[in-house]
Amino acid sequence: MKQQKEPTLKLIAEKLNISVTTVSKALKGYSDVSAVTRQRVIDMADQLNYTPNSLAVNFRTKETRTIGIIIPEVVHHFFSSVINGVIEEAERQNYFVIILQSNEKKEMEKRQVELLISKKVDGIIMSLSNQSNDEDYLKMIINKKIPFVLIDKISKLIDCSKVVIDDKKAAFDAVNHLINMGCKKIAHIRGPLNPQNAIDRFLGYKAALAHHNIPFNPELVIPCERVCYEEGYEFTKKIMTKYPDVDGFFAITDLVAVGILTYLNEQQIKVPEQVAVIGFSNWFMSGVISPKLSTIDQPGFTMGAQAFLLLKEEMESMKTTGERLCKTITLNTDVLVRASSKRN
Amino acid sequence: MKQQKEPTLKLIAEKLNISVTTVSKALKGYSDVSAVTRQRVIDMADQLNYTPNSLAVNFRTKETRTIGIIIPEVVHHFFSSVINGVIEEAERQNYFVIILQSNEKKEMEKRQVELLISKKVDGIIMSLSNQSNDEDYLKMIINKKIPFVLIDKISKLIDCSKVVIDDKKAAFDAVNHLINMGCKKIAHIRGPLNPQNAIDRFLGYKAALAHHNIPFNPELVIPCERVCYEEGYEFTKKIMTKYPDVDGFFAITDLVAVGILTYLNEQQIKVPEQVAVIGFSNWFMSGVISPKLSTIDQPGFTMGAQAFLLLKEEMESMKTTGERLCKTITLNTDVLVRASSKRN
DNA sequence: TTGTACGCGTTATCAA
DNA sequence: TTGATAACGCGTACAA
Repeated sequence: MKQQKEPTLKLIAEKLNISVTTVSKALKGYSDVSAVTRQRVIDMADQLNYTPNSLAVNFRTKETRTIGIIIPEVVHHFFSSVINGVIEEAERQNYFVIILQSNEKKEMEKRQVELLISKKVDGIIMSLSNQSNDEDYLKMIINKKIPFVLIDKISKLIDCSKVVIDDKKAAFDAVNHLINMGCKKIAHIRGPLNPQNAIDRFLGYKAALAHHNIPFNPELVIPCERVCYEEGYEFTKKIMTKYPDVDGFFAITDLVAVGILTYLNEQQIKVPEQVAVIGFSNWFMSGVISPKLSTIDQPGFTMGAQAFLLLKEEMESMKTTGERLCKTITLNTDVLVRASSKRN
Repeated sequence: MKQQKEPTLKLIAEKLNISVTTVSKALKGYSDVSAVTRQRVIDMADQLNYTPNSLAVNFRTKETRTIGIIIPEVVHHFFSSVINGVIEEAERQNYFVIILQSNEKKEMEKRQVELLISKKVDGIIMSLSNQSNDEDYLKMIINKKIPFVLIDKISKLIDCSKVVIDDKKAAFDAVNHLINMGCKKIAHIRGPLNPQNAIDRFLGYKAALAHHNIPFNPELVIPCERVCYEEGYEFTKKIMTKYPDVDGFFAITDLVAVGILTYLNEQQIKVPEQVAVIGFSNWFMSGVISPKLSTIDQPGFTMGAQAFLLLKEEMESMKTTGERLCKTITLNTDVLVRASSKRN
């Protein structure tokens, strides 16, 4: 059983004894085709089960209806939520989404950007690796006039549209909450030194301390390298050993905060009575562990959806004016108070 | 600053005063081009920073170097691991991956299949929704001779290559373990009634009971609909209320098992002393909650990677022989014994 | 060893 | 209102 070959405009034209041009126009609803002809064409197309050859369309129009997204890693609650948001919105607008990972490595990220460019995607959404700033390959996207949106992990040095949260404010809110709960000596297990969001969260932490006239002690801040569960555990051990009177922890992300909780639980240190803990991002698991983890609700899905919509705007803008919008959307975050930080 | 247009074979040919054909051949390493000419072409291509227009290549070759994957949902530890595996292997072989979700809905799934077909992807990987069996759109993939691999959530009624685990055996092992730990009355919070893997796990549960001459009580088995945390909690409540002497739980997946643990913890029912619990899939969180959850290690990443490799084989096969391989790869699973089921 | 010429399916231009 | 024709960039059978 050989596969019958796909019907084409030409086939329809031959069957109806009219020109390919007319068929094309009829199917695309051009006005300069008689109603009768149009109907005949449409009927025949139906009958033959015609669908346009998207390869040919792509070739002609130079558009692929495909966008690319590059993120550090898929298996990560926040990023998979972002992907979900992007896909869902893209789907609604008939775009496909190609997903690539940087694994937090610059070289990878570079390669992925080049791949997407060579694939001629209609636009690119990116969340930067921990090492990236104003890399050449990012500038290349700009120079090549490819619609571009940075999301969450951005660089201030790249001029393009962005979707972010106010990390500094969110961190401030988190630490402020701990202080309001009575914490006097709060440690911060922060992210790596380079990424903007880790910096901003750290600044938020400091600002909250300052706001309440609590002295800042750099020894109470330890940066993660891998931002993992194990680091949360280890750094807490380190801090609590040296400063047993620490009574609050603010973690760069929930995963780390769970490591903190694990250590505290093991040491039978009461949470939240003796030590209160708050994380960041609202990973799924933080709502099902015990004690339930207080955290910052970071709207991954919405960020993804907004990123696509903004990218779409960029596409329009580039097509019409040739210029970028360079719009930044800042989404709201809330403190989710749960058991790990609630003191009556 | 207008965007300079991309260099083409034609441009190179003009610059060198030779034909497009020769340029094409030279760049593709054909033997019938003199070494000198080849070098000149390559140099010029370098100089102009030539890259083939992938849209034109796709159009000519009828290949896109893109595959599609349809899964129930991205934000799900197992599936995101699968995606990771697929992407990583695809990446290595220079393929792109388009990801679509069915949200467990048949109509969605159908639409996504149609989209991928119209996009002319080189192959499709799918994990079926809970409602799907031998749907028409799946048969369409077969009929259209599109390379196809089903993964994890498969249908026995569709004749194609598959990557699976032995769900029945894995479930048997899990329940067998509980029995070996001394459980006499084991409940099973199972998956929905349709999907094959839920059926198989249920059969494994029954088989293990039978193996130890433990009577099967259908009242101790409750099927989930949404397979969520809340159902784990509620169904455990229901079962423990009616049968307080139940001393073991086997859950369709870790998410549900965490719901079970939450209820038991709340009721101060000791785990694992009074009730032992085992889940399925080894979600990340099961290693960080307390007590740590015993589970079945389901190798999502490997399944994804294998699925891509198998799809690649299918592509080769279809190209050469025109026939499908219809190979099934069954991956091993292990029981991960952790605190929730460990008795001395 | 090199080049001519055509085709892939669609769309755009221009003439009829 | 319709159609002839060219064009997109590349690949390839065939001729030179």
